[in-house]
Amino acid sequence: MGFTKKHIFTDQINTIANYTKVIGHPARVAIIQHISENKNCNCNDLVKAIGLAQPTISQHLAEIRKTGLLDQKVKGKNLYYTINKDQLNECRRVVNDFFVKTQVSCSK
Amino acid sequence: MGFTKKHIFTDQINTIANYTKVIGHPARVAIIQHISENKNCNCNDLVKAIGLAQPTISQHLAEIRKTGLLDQKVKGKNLYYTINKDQLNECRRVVNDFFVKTQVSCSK
DNA sequence: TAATAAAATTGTAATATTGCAATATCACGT
DNA sequence: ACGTGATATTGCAATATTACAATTTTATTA
Repeated sequence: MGFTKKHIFTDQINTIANYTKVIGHPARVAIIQHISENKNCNCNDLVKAIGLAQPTISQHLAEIRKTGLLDQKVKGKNLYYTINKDQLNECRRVVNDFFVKTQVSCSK
Repeated sequence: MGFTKKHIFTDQINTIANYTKVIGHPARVAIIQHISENKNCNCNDLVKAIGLAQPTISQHLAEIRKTGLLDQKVKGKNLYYTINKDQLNECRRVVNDFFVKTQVSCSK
């Protein structure tokens, strides 16, 4: 095998796993934090700040983008990233709901 | 490559990634939820409820256990799992701190 | 002690992920 | 048009993950 059997789980469960999976790599945590702390930073800034090669950072950015957590603004040849606050909030809500639900259930 | 360069990141970032990585697979989300909803369920219960083979469930249980999120009680030949509430709370705190920090930073 | 039952471990195949060098693309300035 | 700089894409190697069959371990019961 090697692949995840997503079809046997509910959409709700897959949504939780999709969001947390993106945050489940230190490079992506660092990227999200760096973008949030430095408005309008570009790929090169991240390469310098984090210490992974440019294609690697670009790849992680693409993963984060898939979940809608990033906005981009083209200014000349530069591409500036910012966090999509609405989507970050939605992500936080989904993850927090998981914790709340779990804590409530296991305290009954 | 194939391995994650953990050493280039801070402990704080690695801790966040470690916790979220565990929740980053639907089987593990389902396992955590099922255990929290059914106190003292065993491996076999999870196999039936989730629909993955016994070794697969056992493997995911081991991953969750590594983060300290599970307690086990041996009763005869059965092994009953419960959620470690303190650790779940710690996990929630770490993940929530990440969201709070990120939201605060990107609103400045 | 043998049969049984539950769960971990081992071994293995398939797929996914991580990381980077090389290259391509795209927009700007000259 | 040409060179430059920024980023995405491609291709590839190494490692990790996912899943399961077969086996082992452990405890119980007949």
